[in-house]
Order: sequence, then structure tokens, then C-alpha cells
Amino acid sequence: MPVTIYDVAKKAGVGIGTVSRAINNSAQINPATKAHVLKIIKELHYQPHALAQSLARKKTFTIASVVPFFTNYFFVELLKSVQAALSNNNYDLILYSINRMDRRDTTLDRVLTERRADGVLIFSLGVSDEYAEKFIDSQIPVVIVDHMHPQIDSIVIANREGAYLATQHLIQVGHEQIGMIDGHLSSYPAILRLEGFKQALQENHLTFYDQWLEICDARVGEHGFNEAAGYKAMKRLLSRNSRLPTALFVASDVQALGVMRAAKEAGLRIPDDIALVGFDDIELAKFVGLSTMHQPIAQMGQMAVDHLLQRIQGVHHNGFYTELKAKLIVRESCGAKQAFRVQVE
Amino acid sequence: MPVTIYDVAKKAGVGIGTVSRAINNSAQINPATKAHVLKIIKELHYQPHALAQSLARKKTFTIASVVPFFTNYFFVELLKSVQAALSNNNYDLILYSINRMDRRDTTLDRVLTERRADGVLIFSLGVSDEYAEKFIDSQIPVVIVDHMHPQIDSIVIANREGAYLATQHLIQVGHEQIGMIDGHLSSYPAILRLEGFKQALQENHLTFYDQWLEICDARVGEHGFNEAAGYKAMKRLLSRNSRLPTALFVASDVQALGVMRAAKEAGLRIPDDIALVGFDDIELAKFVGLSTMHQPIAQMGQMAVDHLLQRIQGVHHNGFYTELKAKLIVRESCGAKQAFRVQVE
DNA sequence: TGGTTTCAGGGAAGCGCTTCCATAAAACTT
DNA sequence: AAGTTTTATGGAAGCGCTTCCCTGAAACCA
Repeated sequence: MPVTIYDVAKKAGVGIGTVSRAINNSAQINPATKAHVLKIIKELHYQPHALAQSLARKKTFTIASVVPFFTNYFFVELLKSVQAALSNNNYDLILYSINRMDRRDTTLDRVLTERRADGVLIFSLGVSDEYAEKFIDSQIPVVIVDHMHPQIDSIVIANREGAYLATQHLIQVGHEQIGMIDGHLSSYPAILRLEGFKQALQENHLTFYDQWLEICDARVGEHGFNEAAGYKAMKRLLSRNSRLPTALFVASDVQALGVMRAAKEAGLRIPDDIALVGFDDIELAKFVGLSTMHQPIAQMGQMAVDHLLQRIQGVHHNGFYTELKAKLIVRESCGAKQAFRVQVE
Repeated sequence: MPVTIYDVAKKAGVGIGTVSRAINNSAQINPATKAHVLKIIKELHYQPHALAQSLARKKTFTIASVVPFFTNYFFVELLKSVQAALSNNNYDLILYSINRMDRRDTTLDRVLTERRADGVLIFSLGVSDEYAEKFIDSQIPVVIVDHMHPQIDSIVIANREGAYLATQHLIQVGHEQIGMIDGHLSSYPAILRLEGFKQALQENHLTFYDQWLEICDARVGEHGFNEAAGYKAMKRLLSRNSRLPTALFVASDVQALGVMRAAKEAGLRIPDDIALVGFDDIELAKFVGLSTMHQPIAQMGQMAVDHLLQRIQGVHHNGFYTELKAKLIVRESCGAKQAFRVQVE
């Protein structure tokens, strides 16, 4: 039978209120009494029941996070930084993972109404206007990460700009025939990265060729952001083009790995036959020499938590929306290093 | 102001008990009343307060999981399967991540006494006898995954056997000079994999050379199981040996990637100059042609959840301990395919 | 010295549920 | 028709806390 506040009160010869005051660092308690109660608490190995506290306080010190079926580097890294930031603030994390998209709304409803958490972090998930409304009505602070909704505080990577910069880089290196492998357009970042890509082409008066754009098949929840989808997309690109682009912007590093595999199988050398720039800067990008856009993932997680906790404290910035800039990391796959070497020699 | 069971009761013109019975599929209620109450519930968008339910029921439908600072493939995959299995059983997951090992005991204490969860899953973390005792006393069902304690239900990969099989394979392919790159020996799997490695050598009357064993530096919580550590270890191995082994068993795939990078820099071809077998079968192993031991991670997560939920139901197997077998996946890095090819020609 | 303020502490009420007990009505008995 | 069982329901008690209100003692004031 677990020990309750009554047990402590009885053994210490005080009232339950006093025990509670001793635990909660109240000013309304004699230091001597407090010390005594704390001693008894230690003796009995008493620990307050978190749920009872939450219920009485109307505050849970818990954050709910809703994540799509996470499996890739991006989520892990993000979760890791979120977890670290929360733990620094003595908050716990409860994880709602969306395995099937058709259960998304059910999950959001639960998060919203079950009141297990003081705030909600939504990762990489689009939120319908209906649910945005619900969230606002519910008064629960919500921050969306890696996606956005005009009515909800959002933090994203500057996807359009990142894609623009990546493409711009390929152009600077000298490429004029550039294609793109993108994730499925049901993904918000996929859309923006395509926009950035097109914009860079346009500003440089290069033509966008539809047959050089390959959209990956969407497997549930991943929007085609995986190695296999990249591989298949590259295969398709190769088979349906007699004339190939000299460079590709690939919407994510994992896809780029698949692209590399397909290229290798087709006997294409990277970057000589085809240059590549990815997006994400996963750990392995360095390993395979993939040039890519580095995302400040940890910073994003930290910022999301900071902002959410502020909102919970009652601070309210209206229409909070932040874009974190992605940064180009030049490695071998884009050909810039070789180009540079050749220039120097 | 959130709607409570009283609001529903009043509007439906029934007592709170009846509302509760309607929610909880009690048999003790008139179907017509139930339908009526359910209708009101829908109208008011009522949803029970999870914490209040938990407190009253003395049951939380939540599982706590304690994970070391996860960042690698293994944990993600494991968490993913655990999450899926829990969600199928309508359990929620609360995540306690251990950032600093010195906070491990504090965290375990909290998990133990705060009673937020009906059961605990501990991942890849050693549990001291003291805490094992505490867990047993507390009556909270606990399952340890990827580690073990004689007094607590544990599920692990057959590390020793897996390492044995990997080494055995290298021997069968014809290698007699075999080294090993291991994680830091503060890691339980690292110890067992080393044992399996030695055992295979011994059974084949091959000598174990200490200078061919390289232990990775332990970064916090990771026990050297990362790419950079593998790279550095390989560098060390190369610099301190004039005569190199012809094959290496590497304790994890991520490390093997580092090993490959260092080998490449040193101008060594894989598998011709040095053959490699890894452990884990991460997604990228296929990409780089790494032969490795495949771990049934998803199965492990599923099994851990199944077992834990059974324990929560009251079913108790004494001294439950399961080893899941790792399976050899032959790719290019071990040289077996070439050997085979040569044989055929 | 008596009155006023301050400080500590006791414990009831309340957080939002479940569950049990009591009861009234309905459905069977004979 | 009266007695017995069954079924449905209302609502108090209790889960383990926090918080507020109240009281008694101590400290201060004139």
C-alpha cells in the first residue's frame, strides 16, 4: 500500500496541509516544522502522487507531442532536443504517435480534451482549420513544428529558401540542366522545396522541365521521404529521359541516398555525370560526401519548447511564426570541390 | 470552462453514476438511457478527464519508458514498435529520457513512485540490484529491453551468439586473422559481443590478438556506438599495427560506417584488403553493402509490450528472460559473395 | 494590560472521476 | 394480490492531493 500524505501527517504529528506546505516550499510554514516533516517524508519514502497533484493543481507539468510515424533522423533528433529542453524545465513528455493518418483527428481530439498535458507540440503534421479552431477554443497552448497554420504558433525550417539556396549553388557551380527529386506533394515541406527550386531556376532564366521532376511515391505517413522511394524515383527519372539533367536537387538526404544507389547501378558517377545536393544533413551525409542543406534541428526543438512553456506561463505573442534558416554544406556530391580543385590547378 | 460529468448529468436529466456507466460500457444500464446520455455527451463535446479517471480507477493506461539519450537507429526503431504496440492496446506512452547517467537513479525513482504509469519499460540501461529490489517491492511491472537483470523480466538480442555467428562467418569465408572494433565495455551488449567473438576464435583454434581489438571511446550515453567513434577506433587500429588483420568484426553498423571511412582514407579496399561484418542491420547497411547481423528490433518492441501488458493483467511468469536471435545478412563487405563468385568461375 | 496584527497550522472543500450502496420501479412468482 | 427477484438509477464516498478559511498562539503596539 503506497504511503499517502495522511500517513506522513499522522507520523509527523501535523495536519495534511502542513505536509503539503512542506513539500511545496510554501512560505507559510515554520522552518523547524518543515525540516521535521521532510525528515519523516524521507523515512517513509513518501513521494506525492503525480496524478493527484495534477488534478488538484489543474496543472500537469506534462507536454503532449503528436508525431507522425517517426522513423527518420529528423524526428529522432527533434524529439531528442525537445526531450532535453523539457527535462531541463521539469516537464514530462507524453508521446502520441500517428500510425495511420485516418486516426490523426481522433488523436488530436484526445490530446485536446483528455487534459493530460499543459501544452501540445505538433510535429510535421498539417492541422485543418477546424482543428485549429478547436485548439484555440480549448485554450490549450499549441505549437506546430515543421509545418504551419496561420492561426497557430508555428516554427519551421525555411524550406523554400533552403531549396532556393541549394539550387542556386548548383547553378553557381555551372549547372544549367537541373532536375529535382521531391517528396510527395501531400507534404508541406515538399511543396515549399519545389517552389524554392523553381524560383531559383526562374531567377536565373533556366527552364523548368517537367520530365526532370520526379515525385516520390508516398508510403503511409512518410511522404516518400525514404531511401527506397528515392531509389525508385531515380530509376523512373533515368528510364523516362534520354537526355539527363547534369544535376539534381533532392528534397531530402535519405532520398538522395537512394538516388545515389540508383545512379551507381546505372553506371553514373557522382558528381561527374550527375551532381547532387540534398536536404537535412543527416549523420550519413558526411559519410557519403553528400552536399546538403543543414537544418538546425536541435535549435528548432529547443525553441519550440521555450515558446510553448512561455505560452503556458501566459505570455502570448500574437501570430508567432518563425523560420529557421537552413545552411548549405558543401561536400563532394555537388561537384563544387572538384570545380574548385580544377580551377586552382 | 471544460464540461464535466456533472454538466452531462444535469443536461441529460440523469445522475452522474448513469453518465459514468454510459461511458464505461457498463451492463447495468438501460440501452435507451445510454443512447440518450451518449447523445448529450456528443452535443456537449464531453470527454472524460483522463487524470481524474486514472485517480479514481487506480489505473492509468499509460506506460513509462526510460531510454538513454537516444539518437541512433536502434532506439528509434524500438520506440516505434513499442509505440505501435501500445497504441493498439489503447495505452499511452510517457517518455523519460536519461540525458546524464548521474540522473538515472533520480529518474528511476520518479518513475517508480510518481505512479503515473501502470508499467515500466527500461531500454538498454543497466539496473542495480538496489533498484531491482525497489522495483520488485513497488509491485510495478517492469520489463528491461536490451539489457538484463536476473530478478527482472528481460528481453535481449542474443548478443553473444550473434557475435559468435558473425565471427564464425568470417572464419568460414577463410579468414584467420580477425580483429574486432567494439563499443565501450560499460555497455552490456559490447561485453557480450566481445565474448562471442572470442568464443568463435577459440573454437576454431585461432589466436585472439589484443592489439587487434579496438574499444571505442564512450561519449555520454552512447558507449561509443556512433560513426565518429568507429572512425577513430579504426584510425588507432591502423596506426598501432604494422600487420593488419584481414577481417574485422565491428560491434555495430554505425561504427562500421566509420571504419569504412577510415579504411577508405587509408587506401584499403573492402573486402579485398579488409573484410567487415557489422551488427544491427541499419537501413544504410544495405546501401553501403555492409554484411551484418540483423536484429529483430520490431519484434523485440512488440514482445516487450505484450509481456508488460500481461504482467499488468496479473499474469506472472517467474524469471522471464528471452533472447531473440540475430540473423546474418550477407552483403559485399564480408567478401563472401566474391569468394563464392571466384569459386563458381 | 488589553487590543491588534502576524504567523503557523488544522482540516474541510474541491479537483473530476468510479464504484458501491441504497432504493424505487418493473418484472416475475405463486 | 401480495411477496420476491431483477433491473436501473441516484448520489455519497473515496482516489490523493492543493488551497482556502478559520483558529489559536505569539508578537507587537500603545
